[in-house]
Amino acid sequence: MAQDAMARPRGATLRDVATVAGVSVSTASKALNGRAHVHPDTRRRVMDAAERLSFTPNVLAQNLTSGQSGTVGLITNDLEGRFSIPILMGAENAFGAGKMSVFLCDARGDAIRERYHLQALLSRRVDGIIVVGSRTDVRPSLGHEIPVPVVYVYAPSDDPEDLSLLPDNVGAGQQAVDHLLSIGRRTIAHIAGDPTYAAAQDRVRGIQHAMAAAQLPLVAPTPFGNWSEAWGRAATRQLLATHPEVDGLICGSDQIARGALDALRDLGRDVPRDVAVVGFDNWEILATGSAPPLTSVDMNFEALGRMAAERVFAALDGERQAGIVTQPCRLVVRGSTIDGA
Amino acid sequence: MAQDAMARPRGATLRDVATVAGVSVSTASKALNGRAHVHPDTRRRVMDAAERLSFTPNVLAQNLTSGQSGTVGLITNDLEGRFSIPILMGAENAFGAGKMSVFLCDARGDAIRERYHLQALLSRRVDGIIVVGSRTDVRPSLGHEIPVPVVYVYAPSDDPEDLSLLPDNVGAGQQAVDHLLSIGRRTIAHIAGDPTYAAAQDRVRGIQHAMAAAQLPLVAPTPFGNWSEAWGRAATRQLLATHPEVDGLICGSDQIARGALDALRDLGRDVPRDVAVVGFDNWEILATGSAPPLTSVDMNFEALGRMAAERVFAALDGERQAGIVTQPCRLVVRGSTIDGA
DNA sequence: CTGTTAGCGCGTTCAC
DNA sequence: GTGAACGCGCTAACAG
Repeated sequence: MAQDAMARPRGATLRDVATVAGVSVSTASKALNGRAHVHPDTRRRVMDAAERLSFTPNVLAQNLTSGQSGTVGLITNDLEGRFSIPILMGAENAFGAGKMSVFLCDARGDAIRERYHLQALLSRRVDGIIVVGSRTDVRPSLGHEIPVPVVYVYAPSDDPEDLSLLPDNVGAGQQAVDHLLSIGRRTIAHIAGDPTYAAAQDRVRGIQHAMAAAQLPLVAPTPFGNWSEAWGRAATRQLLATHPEVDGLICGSDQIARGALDALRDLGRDVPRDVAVVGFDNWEILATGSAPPLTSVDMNFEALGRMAAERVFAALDGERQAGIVTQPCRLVVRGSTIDGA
Repeated sequence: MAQDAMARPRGATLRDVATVAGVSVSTASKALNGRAHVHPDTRRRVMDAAERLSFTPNVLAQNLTSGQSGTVGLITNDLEGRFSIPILMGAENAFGAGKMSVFLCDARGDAIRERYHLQALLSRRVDGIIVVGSRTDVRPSLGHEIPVPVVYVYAPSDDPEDLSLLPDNVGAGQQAVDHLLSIGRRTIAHIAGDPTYAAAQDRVRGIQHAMAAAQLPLVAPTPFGNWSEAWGRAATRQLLATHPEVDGLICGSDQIARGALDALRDLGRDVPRDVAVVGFDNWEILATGSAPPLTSVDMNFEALGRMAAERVFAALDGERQAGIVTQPCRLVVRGSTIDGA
């Protein structure tokens, strides 16, 4: 778009800088890279020339030598970018902004497209691949023929030789219970999400475990459904009809929790006075928009992304690692459990 | 992670393939690229060797010659990825998956970080830059010193020499009105979002224009607030208190619309029978979760992304273009305006 | 201190 | 039908 862009389509090169500064290319290289054995005056001139030409080193060419590209590929299967974005941010931040760039591509849950993107990424010589799934269930490994480290996030690989990073959904369930107990609730029920999701089962396990530890029963058997607000509304109405004494309600997702809040209001129950409600995911747009705003357990995706990037580069440094690593979740308290919070 | 990965950290090169196949590099190159003057048997051997070594051509090196990298940088200021993701998908799909890859980076609305990412992207020799803003207000241009085409999406550049792509928010307002009129609503009100956003003002203009064209007044002066559900709830209560006759309600965003639905239910109004409600943005998670689901005007981000990518490459082909281009929006009808839809 | 030379991985002429 | 030579932009050994 710039005028000079047409004349010099790809920007100034080191050669241009060297010419302008009246030195050789290698001297210019050394000067700009702050390496020794360069006279201060020479360095000045080179720096000035670079400045004047608004020279940008070609990282690709730089890395042609080193073999690394400072680039990571992120293959997601999470259409809405709900997980991918925070994970990407985390990865980007792992080494300071700009030091590493992330290719993002969406495979839409399609294995063919996934391999296609994998190929495209490898051909661009990414230093590593981060694969993000849309559910915490195991997924097929991309295999071990890949010449760069691969880290699976959220959806673990079915191959124990691979490294998979997961949020601790069991712990998340425990945190939800512990919070309700800490604010004095004793008559607690859980409305779970889609039973085919490992995340749903894990959260249930964590909840049951924490309740058992407190020597309390769940006031009703846990109903499973899906992750929708509609399910939250229906299940809550059902639950309150049979167990009106409930004073603490854990919902399998923020969407379910939103449905629960709706139903509770329709039933004339005050939240949090009559019933305290906790969700999972801490999906901002849902959790902060409701009345009252929703207490929720955050999956810490950003930390997962940061860790994923770190592991990729650790693997490049030869550090072999495998198995499933879980990352603790984080409870975010809002008005649905503590008035005015 | 793979065993061979440690031995040959960066994957097989064309040279490796040639060696294994017992031919020269150039022969291997021609064979793999399906070019003529290669004996079929030779080609076979080369292909086999490439297969065996799981050889991936290095696009970076390929493009070292052509000067293009098949890569676009996407700088976003939209933290939640609400706009960026669909725009990215659109860009990715513009030329068929894998043909082009997208670097995504988030500048968090910070000009410094933006320039930093710009630098990082340029140094990776992207073929073009797409800048995505979080609001449709004009934003400072990145300047014309950039050696690749830049396209601004959602937030237009303040420099008319730049190319900016925007959703047609005025048209979106008109579509909302036309839809309500088409289902027989005549007593229409609008609850606007944050008045400091151009998008809010544009939608208001479109709505006023369409109402004027139908020779109908808005039943109440349009209140401005912010984009939240809380504002939607408050404004709706206020509106219904003074104008209980409203039968069509246009909300400045899906969040506001969700708040409106809440308030309407509290007031005992049936949606859509008593009041039909339309939102803007078609934010799936909000629009489909409510009861009833929300009719909303979609901003067509994916189309914007596709167009952005096309314009980048058109510019590379020398096609100069500038100014602001708007893209029509798309009404998505659901149960909040037509029963059961 | 500075310049020269040799690659990095690949496609692309060219001569053979 | 094949192979050597060149270049892309840069860094890293060496020479000077």
